[in-house]
Amino acid sequence: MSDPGLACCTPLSSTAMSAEQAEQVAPLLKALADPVRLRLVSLIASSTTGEACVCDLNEAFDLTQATISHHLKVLHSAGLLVREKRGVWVYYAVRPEALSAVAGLFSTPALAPA
Amino acid sequence: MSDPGLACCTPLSSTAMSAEQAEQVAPLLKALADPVRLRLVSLIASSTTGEACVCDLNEAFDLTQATISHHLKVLHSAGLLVREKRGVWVYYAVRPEALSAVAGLFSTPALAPA
DNA sequence: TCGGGACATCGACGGGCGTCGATGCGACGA
DNA sequence: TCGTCGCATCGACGCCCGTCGATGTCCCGA
Repeated sequence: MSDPGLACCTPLSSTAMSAEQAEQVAPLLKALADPVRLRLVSLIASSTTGEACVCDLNEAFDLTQATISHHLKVLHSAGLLVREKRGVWVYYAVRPEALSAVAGLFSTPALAPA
Repeated sequence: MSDPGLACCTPLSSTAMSAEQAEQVAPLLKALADPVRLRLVSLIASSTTGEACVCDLNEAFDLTQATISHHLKVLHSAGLLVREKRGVWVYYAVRPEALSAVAGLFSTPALAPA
């Protein structure tokens, strides 16, 4: 577009996030970018045992069981939750490394301006 | 669904994220849940002056100027960026309080399991 | 005054997302 | 063996999102 000879501002030469890194982290944020899924992760993480079964999670929302199962699948596919079937019930727990990977985004100099 | 008399697991009694809080933070995450917008914020934040003009941001992507402008508008509408027009060029800078609001999500006990 | 450059906006298109009812699948109890 | 319960999957619907070309708007220099 603009001529490389004249620069209107700084050339953004500092170390920013790479395109590959952005493509990796974006799905994690996309999985969390939903009020229902955000509350699901919060409910599971804040549980005393660190895990929760689907039957209790269903009662926390005014949504169909199919919808909750769909959201849990999205979080599980993104690698944010682990699934464990014990008898009749299914328990979900958070993957701390996945959550810390997102948390590290806002601590790196690539996103923290100060 | 299940009878309240028999509980299959812990009742999730710990302090989790409220529905209102989830509705407030989810748009911020949704604005960041895109590889292009993630790189845009990273490019602006990692700039030496803390700001960047649209003309340079356009050259960092193989996208149309209209698309970049659209992404910048999404980030601006979410409150993540501030807009300042200086002469012919428009400069964007990150709002640190918005970014720290998202970063605080992964530091609160509602999401940090350990 | 007028031409041109920088950026925003518009309208349109294709694809993905959130939600639902219905159905399938395992695991337990009678 | 058979019913039932917990959960996943399927198909469908409406809506929003990312991207584009075309056009509008504002500002500066000639």
